[in-house]
Amino acid sequence: MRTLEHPDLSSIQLDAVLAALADPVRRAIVLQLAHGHSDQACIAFDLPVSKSTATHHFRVLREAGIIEQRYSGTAIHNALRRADLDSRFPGLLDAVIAAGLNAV
Amino acid sequence: MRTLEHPDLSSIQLDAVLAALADPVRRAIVLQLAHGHSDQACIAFDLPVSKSTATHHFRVLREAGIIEQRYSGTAIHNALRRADLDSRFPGLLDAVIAAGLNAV
DNA sequence: ATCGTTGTACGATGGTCAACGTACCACCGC
DNA sequence: GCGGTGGTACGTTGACCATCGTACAACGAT
Repeated sequence: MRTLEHPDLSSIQLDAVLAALADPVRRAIVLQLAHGHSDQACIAFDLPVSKSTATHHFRVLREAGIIEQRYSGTAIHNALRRADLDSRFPGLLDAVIAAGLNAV
Repeated sequence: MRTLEHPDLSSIQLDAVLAALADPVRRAIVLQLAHGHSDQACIAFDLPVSKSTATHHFRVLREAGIIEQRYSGTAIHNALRRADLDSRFPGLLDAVIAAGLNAV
């Protein structure tokens, strides 16, 4: 089974998290995840970029510790690491999601 | 009297705010401002960059709507736009400051 | 075994941006 | 006036990154 590398809780860096969230495409992914999209494959997200670019963004989010990705067949199950982020940077994710919902 | 342009409350963009906060030098500025540095001139901040680079970072923060800059003689009075940010993106600034304090 | 689905690797390209030095401007005090 | 201090403008450089197409790998279903 293929596995994907994730930073563990203690090595999630604020720098990486903020840099990841600074991109609108990645925020769109986070918003859709927060909105109940969590079982979908990457390809099911509504993103204005090509497949290879989407892969890149999912990877950045995963390596920043914002999402968890697990293979489920050929597809990938994506989930927000809400509890981890809330424990490490309390309020940050909620603030971004709330702000994003207003904006969109 | 020289004046500096600031976005008004309604035109503060999440995109710009997150992009501004993604840089460690700019987060250092925000942290020092949140820590009571608010009356100092730009040059009084403890930053690991040259004067011209510091100017650049202060400008990015101002244009993102994160700080307010007002001339006071030749020097500039810097202040966090805490109330504006809290009203537009509740919790965001606090989360970044709290996370930054842990990290530093 | 073969095909379609899903995602990745790779290389290229164009744009953005942080950093710097230098020259300069604006104001204050003397 | 004239120097000094605080900030800015400008041009440059190097790095990083978002984007893409194409080719490919892994898996499921038939």
